[in-house]
Amino acid sequence: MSLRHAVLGLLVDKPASGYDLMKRFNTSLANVWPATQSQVYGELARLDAAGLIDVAAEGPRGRKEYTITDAGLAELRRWLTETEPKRVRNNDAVLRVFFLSVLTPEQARGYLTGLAEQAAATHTRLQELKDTVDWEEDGMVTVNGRLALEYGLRLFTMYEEWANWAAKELAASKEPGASEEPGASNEPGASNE
Amino acid sequence: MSLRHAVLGLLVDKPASGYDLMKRFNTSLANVWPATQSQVYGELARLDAAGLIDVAAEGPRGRKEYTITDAGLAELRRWLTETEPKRVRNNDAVLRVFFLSVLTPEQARGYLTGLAEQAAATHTRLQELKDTVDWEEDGMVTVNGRLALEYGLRLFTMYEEWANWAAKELAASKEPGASEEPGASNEPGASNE
DNA sequence: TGTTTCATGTAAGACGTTACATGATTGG
DNA sequence: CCAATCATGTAACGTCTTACATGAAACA
Repeated sequence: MSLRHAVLGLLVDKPASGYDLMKRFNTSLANVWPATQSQVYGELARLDAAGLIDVAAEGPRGRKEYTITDAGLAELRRWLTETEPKRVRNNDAVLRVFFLSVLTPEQARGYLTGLAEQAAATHTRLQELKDTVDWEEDGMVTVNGRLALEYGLRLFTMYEEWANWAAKELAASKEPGASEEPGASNEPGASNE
Repeated sequence: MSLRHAVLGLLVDKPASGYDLMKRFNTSLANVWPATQSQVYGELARLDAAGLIDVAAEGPRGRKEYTITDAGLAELRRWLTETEPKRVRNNDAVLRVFFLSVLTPEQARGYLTGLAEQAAATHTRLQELKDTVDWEEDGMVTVNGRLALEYGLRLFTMYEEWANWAAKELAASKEPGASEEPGASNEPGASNE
């Protein structure tokens, strides 16, 4: 139930309408917890019913501005301190690696170098985001978002390096007479441990 | 629809029953695409109806052994070459980082060092797995699983380093007079670009 | 004979995605 | 006055989780 707590967390910063929250989900949180409009409005209704948020003001066009209640803040703290984050498991891109043998060697290598390119592109996008954002701005999301962004930068650096390494591994294992020692060239173990 | 293709992929190696597949989902694929029993049996029924797999043999206790059909193999290849892997987005652990300001500094740092410990533990588990598995064994999953496992090792190495870095950042930003330059100590930018 | 392992399935509910539906207000 | 933006909601569909239900075969 992370969406629930993402909404609560965004409301700590300042009151907001569903429409406002959508913008935040599409910018700051887009890379860690995207949400659709119907999800957000549904969750707001449920949080309101549960007493974790309140309608603080109503504006034009039926706009409802929500604030977090004391109970909501307590629930957010409970989530942060007493529940374990769910491990990220499902990874479509890495799943596919298991089955690359059904492709030709060229196709398989192409898949991995494609992943590397994508990772590089995403890294560039995040770097640009980092250079664009005004980090002096107020708001807890901005402050801690810096830490999250750094995670993204490191993740995609790693991702690109791994995909290129794996592509080389595939090439190496296809070469005649090179099948005994699959990976003496670019093993990262030495530097990691 | 990755589950569908994960099942197809596992059946390329050798024919298997739902029960056999469950074991593979709980071992080799557990870290990239876990599946529950009801998911697997449901998917097998659907794949059979779609003509992508066949019941090749029936055994004791109602055991049904499935093989992949030509159409199934074609579909697997189509998935690998013509569809884009879905980007991993939702990350509960990193989402929480955005909201750490609602905790005390000690709690926030505790959260991050906790993440680091977990990452280290997972890295150890994967390393043990790597040392345990017989990589000479047959089967495409075993061969390419090596590449996937390497991804895991690199991921959790990065994860641990990042969490420890973030914990230090938090501590640094809380120190009096150190608020102008948030992160001059351990920035990885220099080594990454 | 009793426990473990093998083996398959169904059902309810939570969650997420996509699409549809509606309309007020603002600004040019 | 027309287009863009603001603003909220519902419905259908698919997937995943959890729990339940059943029973045959192997083995000790």
